[in-house]
Amino acid sequence: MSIKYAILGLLNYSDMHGYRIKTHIENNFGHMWSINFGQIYPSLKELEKDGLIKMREKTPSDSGGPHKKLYSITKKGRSDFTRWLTTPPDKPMLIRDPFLLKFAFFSFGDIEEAKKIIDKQIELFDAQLKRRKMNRKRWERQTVYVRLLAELGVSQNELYLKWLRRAKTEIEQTPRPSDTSSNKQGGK
Amino acid sequence: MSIKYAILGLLNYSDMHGYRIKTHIENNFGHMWSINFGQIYPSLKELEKDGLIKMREKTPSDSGGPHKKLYSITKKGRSDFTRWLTTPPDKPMLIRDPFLLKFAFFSFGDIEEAKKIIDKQIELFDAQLKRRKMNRKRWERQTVYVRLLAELGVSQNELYLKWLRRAKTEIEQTPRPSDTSSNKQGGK
DNA sequence: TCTACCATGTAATCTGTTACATGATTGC
DNA sequence: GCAATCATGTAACAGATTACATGGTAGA
Repeated sequence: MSIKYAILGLLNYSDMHGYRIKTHIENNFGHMWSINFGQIYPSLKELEKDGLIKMREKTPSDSGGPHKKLYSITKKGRSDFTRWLTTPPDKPMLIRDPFLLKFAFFSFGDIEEAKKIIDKQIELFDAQLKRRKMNRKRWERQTVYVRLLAELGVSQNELYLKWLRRAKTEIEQTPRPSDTSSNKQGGK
Repeated sequence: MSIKYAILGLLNYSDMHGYRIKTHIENNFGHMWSINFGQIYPSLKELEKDGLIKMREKTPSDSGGPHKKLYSITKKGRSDFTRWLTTPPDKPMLIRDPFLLKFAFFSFGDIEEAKKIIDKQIELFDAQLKRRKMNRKRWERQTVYVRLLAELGVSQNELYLKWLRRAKTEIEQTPRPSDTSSNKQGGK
């Protein structure tokens, strides 16, 4: 399970507690990885059970802050992480895009409706690109790897936007199958 | 659930049975979608139960071919599909790439090991690019949408490869943190 | 006081994958 | 006869999402 190694990798940087792990992943890998509390806390428990991490410190609720559990990576965890790091990835890249699936079937629908949906997608990715460009600056002084990752994110985003815009103009220029079918949408 | 609409969309083209649906998706959307029998057959049952498709014909094993169940979309299925088609996508794009996750942590590992893994990724995507370029030709005479989708696949693949090659040269030029730590890998 | 955010956790549900079981047909 | 492919299906498992429950702190 990849999430365990993502956690292990973060704990390799510094000790953290569950909540921080989530915000950290969201801030730094949000464009390629997401995670829920429903995964984090059980994962932390398992990692601890396997001896890969251990709870270093527990802030009890009566001593100031909220009750946190600070975890740190163990020697065993570090060696397991290194083993994982030097092993080629087990699973191929997975892309799941509900928009592109819909797009594939747009020939069955109305061109104007299709264009509206494409416009929404453009809006969405315009906003995302802005965020990614800001993040890229933040990461410039990080390791080469993190910086390169951020640059990939920006490039992919730009490519996608360019494609969306081209798609829109191309389907406008496509001769539609001359609305012969009196498509009564007998809804409801 | 998107898979149900993918099936509904294919049945909107023509009647099919479960096995064909899988091979069809593999051939046409393999680069952006995958599906298992473990999903198809239960999905078909549910779609039938909901009245969105119906079994048109069943070839019994004693009348020639193997026992097939030919499904076709119903009026209700068609209107539900149209409703889905004109609704903006509910979920955002999901990318899950074990390679990129590993990449993010390469600073903890050995550069030579990292380069080996990158090379493997390049090999993988070189092969994929060839396949995609062949498919693109096959799809030139399909609808604009399918053609555009194929072109996006090729462009994304090319961008990714370019990035991988650049990443390799950039990490080579990066001054490594002067191998002071006598990194004994106490394996076993 | 109330809201926003920090923090941990569980349960239910949904999705997806893998493995298994069965059996027919086609071509060698 | 045997292997490959066509064809349908189920069970077990893995992974991810959502909703819920609890309670603390900080600031308006």
